[in-house]
Amino acid sequence: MPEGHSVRRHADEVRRRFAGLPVAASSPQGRFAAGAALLDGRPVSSTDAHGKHLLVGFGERVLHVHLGLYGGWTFGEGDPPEVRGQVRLRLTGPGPGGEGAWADLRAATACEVLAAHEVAALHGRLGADPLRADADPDAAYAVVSRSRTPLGALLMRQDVVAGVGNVYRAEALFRAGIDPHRPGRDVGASQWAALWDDLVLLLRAGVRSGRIVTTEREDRDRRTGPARREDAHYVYKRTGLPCRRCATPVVAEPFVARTLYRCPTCQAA
DNA sequence: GCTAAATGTTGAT
DNA sequence: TCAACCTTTAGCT
Repeated sequence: MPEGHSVRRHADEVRRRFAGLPVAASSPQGRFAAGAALLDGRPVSSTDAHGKHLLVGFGERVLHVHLGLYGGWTFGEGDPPEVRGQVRLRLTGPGPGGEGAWADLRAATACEVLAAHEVAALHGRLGADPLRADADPDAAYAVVSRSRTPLGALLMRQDVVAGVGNVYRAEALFRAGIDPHRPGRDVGASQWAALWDDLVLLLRAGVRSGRIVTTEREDRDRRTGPARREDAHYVYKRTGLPCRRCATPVVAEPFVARTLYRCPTCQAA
């Protein structure tokens, strides 16, 4: 259940456990048996994340994983646990300290081995990733500023902005005070720049904490430590609850096959 | 304990 | 526009 921040964390987890060391790859479930055989015994040479796509290099062969809605990784040290459920891919290795390391992948939408030109094609069809140094927010704005499509839909398009999902969309638009229905062409350049900067800030915070927390500290309880779970968002999954800024009930509506959350006052047209 | 929904995308209709 | 993917969790009873 990832947006871009968790995929970056997965890349970091894989690198930390397996980089430079020979890895045993298998598919206990069987569905990725042929792919796992191609990787088995090779060392991990690189890890990368672009939007919600994870890329793990095994020499010239690259493992590509997209988790979809309910795929997930489980990582651990020592001996791997007994397989339960559908494990598409299991990686095991000596671990950085020789204590053993393992990773299980379940329920992914995409789990495949790519060649270099296919990796290049993947990068080519993905848009600006707020977590990547090579991101080009101007290219994203070139699309946005020419489009009649609502900004709330454009932000979900991975070929425009890569890594943003339903939570970051709702929260970033609330923080910007923008109605998700506003056409892209009606978003000003400075407004886009501010929105982009905020996405960079929010996703980086998500990489650090492993959670999506978008509320400002002063909006949360004055206790120390992380935000309580129910304090983490301004509008996402807060249907009917009072807006944290103006107390207007948060509304939810179906939008581009997802649920869109917003405050009708703070994000007025 | 059961059901519905979920941080997503693809491919069929 | 909708089903499929196939797991976890929130919210009921």
